Amino acid sequence: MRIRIDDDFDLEKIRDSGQCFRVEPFEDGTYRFISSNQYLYIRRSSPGYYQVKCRRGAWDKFWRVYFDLDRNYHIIRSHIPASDPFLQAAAQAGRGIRILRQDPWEMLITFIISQRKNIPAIRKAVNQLARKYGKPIDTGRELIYSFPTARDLARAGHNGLAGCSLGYRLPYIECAIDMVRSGKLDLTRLEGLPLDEIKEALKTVQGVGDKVAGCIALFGYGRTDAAPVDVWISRVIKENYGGIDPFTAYGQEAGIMQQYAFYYIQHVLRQA
DNA sequence: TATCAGGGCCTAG
DNA sequence: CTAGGCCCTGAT
Repeated sequence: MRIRIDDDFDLEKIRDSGQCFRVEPFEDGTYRFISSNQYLYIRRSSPGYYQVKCRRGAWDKFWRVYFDLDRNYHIIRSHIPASDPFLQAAAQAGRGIRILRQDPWEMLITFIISQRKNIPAIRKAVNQLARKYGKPIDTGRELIYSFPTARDLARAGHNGLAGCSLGYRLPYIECAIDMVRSGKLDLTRLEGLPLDEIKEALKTVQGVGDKVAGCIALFGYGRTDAAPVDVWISRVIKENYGGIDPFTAYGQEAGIMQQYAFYYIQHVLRQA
């Protein structure tokens, strides 16, 4: 199926932006995405046009939401004031990134794993979990695995999980599984709550601090008013903004600005 | 082959 | 509030 996307949209940058860790690029420019029990093969065919393959109806119902396509990032970028040259440059570099609306449970586990790991290491651990304990999905092109549910991971047991390179995060993951299975943490109920309440609820899980909770809010609940501060962003705040966080001033766009900044540091400034 | 830091969090002082 | 430890991996 051929579809048109008018707004900023860059598959490579999305894959490299560090919000998703299971996207697979292929030689011919196709990218394969997995989320919940859905899959998507997508390739740019000409400027603004994409060839997509997914389940019937899933593009409109699922993937448009996933890629946040009802929001105009072009306009958001154009509103960055000249008084903020750093973010102007960052947004220029990161043009094409979108904030992905992913599954909260998957984000919870993924971002617990992410701490003190680099992106390749996160990819490896998350994919290993999926391969071992997710459910197989036949896309017609290949066999892929859904991200394991809390129940799937409970079935894996302590010994199963111990073989997944989780290191000191293992008890954190086990805590998350227990809390979700017992109902002490109801991820569905958090949908639509104020950001502070979402984060507070998430932080009742061992191993979830402010940064990880912010990432889950942003990438799992689409709360773009969340702008999680990691070591890199923290350095930018110190070195480029005199220690004063510039992101919160962007309100509902704070998280988008944070993503531009993060991409910019990782892919542009780091080379220089 | 060895060494080090990596998209944090927890706990102790 | 600050410092160290934590388990494992990828990068030098």
